[in-house]
Amino acid sequence: MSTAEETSGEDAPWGEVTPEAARRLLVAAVDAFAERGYHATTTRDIAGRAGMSPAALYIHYKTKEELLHRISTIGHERALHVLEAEADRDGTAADRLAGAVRSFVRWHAERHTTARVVQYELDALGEEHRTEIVALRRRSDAVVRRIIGEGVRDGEFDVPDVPGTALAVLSLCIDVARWFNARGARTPDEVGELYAGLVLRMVGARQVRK
Amino acid sequence: MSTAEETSGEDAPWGEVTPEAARRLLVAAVDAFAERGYHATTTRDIAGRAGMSPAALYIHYKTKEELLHRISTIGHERALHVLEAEADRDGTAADRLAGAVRSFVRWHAERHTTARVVQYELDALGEEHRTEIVALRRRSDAVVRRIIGEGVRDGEFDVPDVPGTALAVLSLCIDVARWFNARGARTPDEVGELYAGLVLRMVGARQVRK
DNA sequence: ACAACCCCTAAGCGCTTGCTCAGGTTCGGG
DNA sequence: CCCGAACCTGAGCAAGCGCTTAGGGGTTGT
Repeated sequence: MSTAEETSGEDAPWGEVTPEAARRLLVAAVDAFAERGYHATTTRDIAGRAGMSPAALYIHYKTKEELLHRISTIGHERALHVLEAEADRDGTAADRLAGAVRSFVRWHAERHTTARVVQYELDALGEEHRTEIVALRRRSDAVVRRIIGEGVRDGEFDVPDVPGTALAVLSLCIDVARWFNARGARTPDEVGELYAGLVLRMVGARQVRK
Repeated sequence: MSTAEETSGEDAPWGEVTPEAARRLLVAAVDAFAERGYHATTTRDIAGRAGMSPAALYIHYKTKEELLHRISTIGHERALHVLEAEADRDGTAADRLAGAVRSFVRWHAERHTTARVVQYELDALGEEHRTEIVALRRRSDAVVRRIIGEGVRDGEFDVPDVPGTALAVLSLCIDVARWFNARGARTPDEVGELYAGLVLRMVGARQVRK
């Protein structure tokens, strides 16, 4: 009933992965993919980290690529959920943009192992799976663009190029997964706060007071 | 005397790679690494793109990793040179910061094939080669931090967290290599211009007029 | 007690990988 | 006309890859 999850560097947002053995494999794969990259990771390595033999992997997943697909889908859905939750709150556009950036960045910093796989191993997916994931990404882009657009409409923001700025904001947030280091000087909260402030400046937001 | 370089998607900043056959191999490797990633690229693929047999690669390079190292070193040096050139100009800190971002971003967009390899295949390098490259990166970071610091000192910028903002600026520029597409809507010049403006806002620069 | 079930492993198949090596071709200088 | 250096190829080796197959052991319901 109780199994220590000592192999993983993160806590578990993988509760939905139901056979416990399948979850152990998936967590092991996230760690391995994040460390070495998808192509440099062997199925033997994944199975080894999960404390199983190489063959055990193929009882729960059809191929190595299916593992990546599962990770990528769940990861993108989580990240998108974080974004949308903040976007749908009440408040000024500045509040919502700051909240979205803060949460999205914090997610990428806290879950930087997962995020690295999710954001940088996209090309390793097969054709169909990749287009599926790209669709999820477009939704993230739409969320950010919507908030900025509303801010401009309400006169809160001054943005000459809304799609371009939305792209830059998202790019800035996503790249956190690349450089963030858990043993570094900044906590996820600090980075989120810093970035929220920077983004408000990028959109020319007037200082907002409650 | 005249050999069409039909295999490469870019023009050639690789003039310094001296035996012509070695250059052809290097250019082929850049294309292949950028398309599929280092680990997913085979030595046969590289040699094939350069119009040679697999064995020919090992006359000019000791290993596949040495190829990546050469690409990474030259690429980083070029990018750093672009940054430093703009940083050392005369003018206000805002002028220099905008110029640096504009050029650096343009470089990453125009040479996005090279830049992708240079920025995202770092972990594939061996221990020694990687630390060598990391040193080059720290210099890029120092350049940006210096400009921002001077702007703050001169009262041009309003930046609460100079190292953090420098990190964000560099991160923003580098990530261009990931998403930029030559067949996309924006030209490298447009992206550079857009980003220069965004960065000036991030540092709270007052509008500067000539 | 025992069959049915799930979960796992040992062994290994067929293929591709990075890389090697003996030998062939081309070409300028004597 | 020949020599030697520079450059390249065909063939292939040892190792490692993703994945398969046959079968074993523990738990469960009856």
